[in-house]
Amino acid sequence: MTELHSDEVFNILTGKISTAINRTFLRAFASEGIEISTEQWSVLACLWQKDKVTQQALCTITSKDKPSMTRLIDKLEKGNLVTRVSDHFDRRINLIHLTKEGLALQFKTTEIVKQIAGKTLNNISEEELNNARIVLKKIMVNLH
Amino acid sequence: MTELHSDEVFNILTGKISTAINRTFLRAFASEGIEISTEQWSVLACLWQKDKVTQQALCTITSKDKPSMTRLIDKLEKGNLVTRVSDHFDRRINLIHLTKEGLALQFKTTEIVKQIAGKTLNNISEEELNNARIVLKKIMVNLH
DNA sequence: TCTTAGTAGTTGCATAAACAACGGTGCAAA
DNA sequence: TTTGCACCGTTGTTTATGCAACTACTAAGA
Repeated sequence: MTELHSDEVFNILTGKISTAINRTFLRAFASEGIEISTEQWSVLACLWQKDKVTQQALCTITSKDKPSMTRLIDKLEKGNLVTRVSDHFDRRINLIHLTKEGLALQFKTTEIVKQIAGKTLNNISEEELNNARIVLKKIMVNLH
Repeated sequence: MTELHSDEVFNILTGKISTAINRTFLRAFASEGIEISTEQWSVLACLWQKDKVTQQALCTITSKDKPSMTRLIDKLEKGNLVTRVSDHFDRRINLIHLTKEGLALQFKTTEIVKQIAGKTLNNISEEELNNARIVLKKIMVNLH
């Protein structure tokens, strides 16, 4: 386990890679005057695919728990990017709606994300990437 | 970018994999009555390799910033796992020393970490893993 | 109908990270 | 010697995560 230390797999284990990516995104967004976190962006990305879904659905897609989602949506709502709309048929449910501002962010962030993804995956061939994809998929499954 | 959504690479980007691993470690430690976080463990792991180093050195190895390290060591010190020892020659410096308890944890956690690493990397061949390692290494370099 | 179980979302408490700003210390050049 | 810069570590503020406990509501079985 100590010999894992300089190991890139160890860097997944301890989250080094994802915190590094997170940092990169945060800085890029901030430098463009966009004041959302990576996590907030990942929730918005779900809504850009499919709007007006329950918080629970967002939890499932993003693998976050309910309290985390409640607070993320609090922040997004405070920033006027989404609104909570109570469902008429089941009053337990909030449907999360994108606002105009929330929708507009999609176009503003697309270029940034594309650019960072490009930089991050630079010098990595399709084959290598697909191989890594398979390994990561297996890891996710193994963690079930 | 939206098509990345069901992509395993996206799962690195949004940190899904590392939070899942983090959760697994936390639960495993807790179930054995070991009350440290994954981050605290990663600092201890550095000290098990080389004891009595500066906080700055620990920052560099773990890729964490100084405030994070200060607080991690606060927690570890509170749990009597390490002590801060002021350097006689340069009073700016704290050397972090493992305590008996901190050293003892190495043996207690070895088995757990080995087991989780095994479970996490199950069904993944050496070749696949090495391939993934290379990709992850490149990603780390690209994020420089 | 009433009770019980399950679901959706919120709140409280702990840990961790990023960034900025600060105090204390060492060192070297003016 | 003194000034200025660099370095080590700390504190403050914001954001996010995990777990547990809670409210509000729905649905299903006796």
